[in-house]
Amino acid sequence: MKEIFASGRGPGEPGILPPAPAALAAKVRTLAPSMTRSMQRVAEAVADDPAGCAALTVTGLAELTGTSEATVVRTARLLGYPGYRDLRLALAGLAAQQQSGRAPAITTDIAVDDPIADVVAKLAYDEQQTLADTAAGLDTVQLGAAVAALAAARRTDVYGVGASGLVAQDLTQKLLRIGLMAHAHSDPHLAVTNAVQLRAGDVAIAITHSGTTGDVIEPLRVAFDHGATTVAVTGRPDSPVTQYADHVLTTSTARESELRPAAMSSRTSQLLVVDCLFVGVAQRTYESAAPALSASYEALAHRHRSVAR
Amino acid sequence: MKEIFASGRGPGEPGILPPAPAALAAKVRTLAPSMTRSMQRVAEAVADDPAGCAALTVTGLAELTGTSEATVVRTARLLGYPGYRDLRLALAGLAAQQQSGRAPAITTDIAVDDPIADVVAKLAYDEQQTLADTAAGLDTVQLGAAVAALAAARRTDVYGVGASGLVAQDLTQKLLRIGLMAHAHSDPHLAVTNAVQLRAGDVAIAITHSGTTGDVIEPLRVAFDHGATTVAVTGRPDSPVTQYADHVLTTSTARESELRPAAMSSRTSQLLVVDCLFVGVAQRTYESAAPALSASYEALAHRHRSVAR
DNA sequence: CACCGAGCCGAAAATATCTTTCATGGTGTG
DNA sequence: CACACCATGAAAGATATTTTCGGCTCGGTG
Repeated sequence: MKEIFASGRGPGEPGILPPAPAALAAKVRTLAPSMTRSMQRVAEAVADDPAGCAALTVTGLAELTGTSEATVVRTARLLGYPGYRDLRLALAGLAAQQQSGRAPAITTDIAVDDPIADVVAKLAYDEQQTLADTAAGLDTVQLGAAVAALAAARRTDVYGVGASGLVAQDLTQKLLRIGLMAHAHSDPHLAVTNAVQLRAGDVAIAITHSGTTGDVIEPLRVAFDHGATTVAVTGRPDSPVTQYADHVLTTSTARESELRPAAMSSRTSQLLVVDCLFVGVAQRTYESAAPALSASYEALAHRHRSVAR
Repeated sequence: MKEIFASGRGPGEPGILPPAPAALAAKVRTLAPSMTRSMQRVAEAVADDPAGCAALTVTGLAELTGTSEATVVRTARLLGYPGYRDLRLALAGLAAQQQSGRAPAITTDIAVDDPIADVVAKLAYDEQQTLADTAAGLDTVQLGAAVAALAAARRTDVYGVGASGLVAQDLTQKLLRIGLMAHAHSDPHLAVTNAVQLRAGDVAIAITHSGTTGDVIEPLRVAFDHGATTVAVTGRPDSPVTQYADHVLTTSTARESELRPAAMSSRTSQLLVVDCLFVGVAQRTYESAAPALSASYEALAHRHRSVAR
């Protein structure tokens, strides 16, 4: 009797996932919201001090976090490992990695009185971190499946509102460039209206960081019900949107702050995922994609003035 | 017989030596002569394939080497660990280390037949590189000036078409969130029409990677002529658009390829610049920005379904 | 050539560690 | 206020690791 979330058709974790190598901190952040209090304590301890925790036995870690062995094991499971033993191994690996590599995980937040140069450095660093986390946490099996579906799709609809709407448009622009039929919808009504047209073989993609945006879930559900292949790009792999997603692509969740709204790093993460989708599709349809790309490039040439130089 | 040269100094524990971190292969060689035959077999296996052995239990490793558990433990002891458990942990660390060390071999371009995992790694790496380049090349004086102008502006117009249009919208969305009057124009005609309305104290921002996009240059010129403060975000600081820009913010230009259009990395770069602008402005207008941010957050709350957990 | 001791070696017992089960208590809901 | 649900930890159960112990080989010696 497993106690992992039931989820009828939801992909959740695909059959055999290789336990996360180093994306642990990111995974903790991604999964933390879906954890119970005690499990969060354990996860936090683990993310805080991998090296320290790697030295502890289940009992030790349970005591340290003021919980029980059972909870520790449960947390390890949630993080994707078969048991605590394996989590511990991964922890050791992580510790060694950040020991050898540059470990200056400067987590300083952006302050109101930071000089502008610091703002630039911190933002760049944070976004780099987000990219690394996203890449590490991205399930290539799911990604591959999504790419295959896209490459074969008769038509693709992408849903996203707010900041995610821009990402949706970005993906659409790219897909159009390589000759695919893609459309981005930010109007919920039109999105649903169009979703009804989808059928098996078509693809619908929902982009939402929280995974709870009704305006985006609704059209995906409709598409799902009509038999389209559905993909969710979200930071919360256990959120409602994944109910209707055949493939879930998880974006990373960075800590946010007052001066750094969540939208900022989630957008970076989403764009990376979208780029991966695009390149993946471009690879698979290279024969037609390559000429389409250069054609669109040519078409724009005359809208550029000649450069001074 | 303690180790002679390895880990000689450092803040090592006195007396008891801290288990070798990574110099395991060397240690094996050093100690091999003093080992018995079966122990040598174990040591060899361990040095040969740390990752593989880390996945094995005592029994597993014993079987693999055709020896017994006791021998495995004895070998671990000889190598300086309290027992096999700790050797295994070190092994996992070692594996992770040489795993990550192998990573920077991704300088190559994305090929048509790259496996999807490589695509992810390469894209992430490239975008990280782009961010670093952008941050390094960004002129903080120009940035500061642009921020000051934005913070004081009565109204801000942002121009961008194509991929840059999304960046323009991104900036606009953010500025609106902190209570500034901002508008993104991707329609060249409307952009010019609106640019006429600008006057001293207002700000106009043009976003174009090539710096030669007529549809974006034109409205900036109009704004410039009407006395607005103008900013250009471009990858070509010598391009036509800068003629009409009071402040030029340079984005980085990464190499592109068939499968990775220029739009991809220029977008990353532009977004970082835009984020810097936003945070800078938010800092300067903190008094009004902070409440505006939380207000916009509140306003959206009801559009999200409650999360599962 | 037979005997003897030293120490390598592995089977199995003993222990530590990890995993599972199950009863309990808290929490939110009708 | 009763109810169902679920998080939680204690303890039983299963594995993995460590230790013990006796057989065995090998080299030397009478």
